[in-house]
Amino acid sequence: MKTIEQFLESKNIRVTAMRLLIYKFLAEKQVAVTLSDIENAFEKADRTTLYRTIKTFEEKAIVHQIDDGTGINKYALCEKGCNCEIETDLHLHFHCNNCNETICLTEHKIPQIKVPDGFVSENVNLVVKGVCDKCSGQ
Amino acid sequence: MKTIEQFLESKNIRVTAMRLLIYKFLAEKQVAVTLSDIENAFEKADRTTLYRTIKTFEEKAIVHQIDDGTGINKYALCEKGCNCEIETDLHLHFHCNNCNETICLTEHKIPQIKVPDGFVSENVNLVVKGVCDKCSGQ
DNA sequence: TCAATAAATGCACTTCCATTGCATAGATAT
DNA sequence: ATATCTATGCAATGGAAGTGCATTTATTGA
Ligand SMILES: [Mn+2]
Ligand SMILES: [Mn+2]
Ligand SMILES: [Zn+2]
Ligand SMILES: [Zn+2]
Repeated sequence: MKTIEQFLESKNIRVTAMRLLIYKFLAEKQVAVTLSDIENAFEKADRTTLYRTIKTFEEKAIVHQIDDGTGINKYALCEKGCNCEIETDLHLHFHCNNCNETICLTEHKIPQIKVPDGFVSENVNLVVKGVCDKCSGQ
Repeated sequence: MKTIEQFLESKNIRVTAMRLLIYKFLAEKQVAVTLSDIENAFEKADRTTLYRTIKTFEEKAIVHQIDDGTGINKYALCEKGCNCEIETDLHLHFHCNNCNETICLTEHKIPQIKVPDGFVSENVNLVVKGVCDKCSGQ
């Protein structure tokens, strides 16, 4: 059982107060968050710092970015065993049209998608939209 | 064989010079276009008019919007038999990382995606990224 | 320990695209 | 013809992403 400090070090980034806080914030959340969400959670910190922290996390495959079609980038922690470093992880994402939250369905992998001859598939973004379990009333 | 005028009328929108021009522009294109693309093609027209024309087309299910992950909305004409009015049409989109073009793969329908209990799937956005047929050298 | 070096943070500013309010021009209907 | 509705144009706004540079903080190694 690694501490967060050890984990960050294993990813070759320095441990700072801000990074620990943001990591913990993401770990507590069950949903993908926007930069604004983080901003609201840490009003004393500068937006740029939060932005660059997230970008650093993304580079080091600590978080992955999610484009859920709302036009605003969201981020979620990579799961253990996630191979974002190598390729986009192939789990799908669910966006709730009611509560506007986006969650990783890490257990649900994206099926193999066929493309026409001549096309080369490198990665796939799949977002399912609808009503989440909380909003559908079970 | 309907004329474009008749087609627009059948969608309950007025036929104007601008709308005819934009419709023809979209019809000629084999790829999804951005608002800027349209702007460049019609420099004399105001950006807002082009914007609202596209939005009107979208409401009337003449075009569909495509989020290909570039952060810029793209649009393409709906095919005959496309049922965008009822639900998002389930064909997939391909974005070329080389030439940056996005095309509708209308023949390639999105497979049924399973979601966990309690979740209700209403529609699905699926974008495959990679190298297109032109760029891969067949 | 202390100076040199590198990295992280904060502030200001920019860019890009989407969107809206309001005034005017144009088309339709009675 | 006049009233009414729609489309267009112009100006402005807002949100989010991204960058340059100065300053603070951490790390290195002499
Ligand atoms: Mn995810
Ligand atoms: Mn399409
Ligand atoms: Zn919900
Ligand atoms: Zn290409």
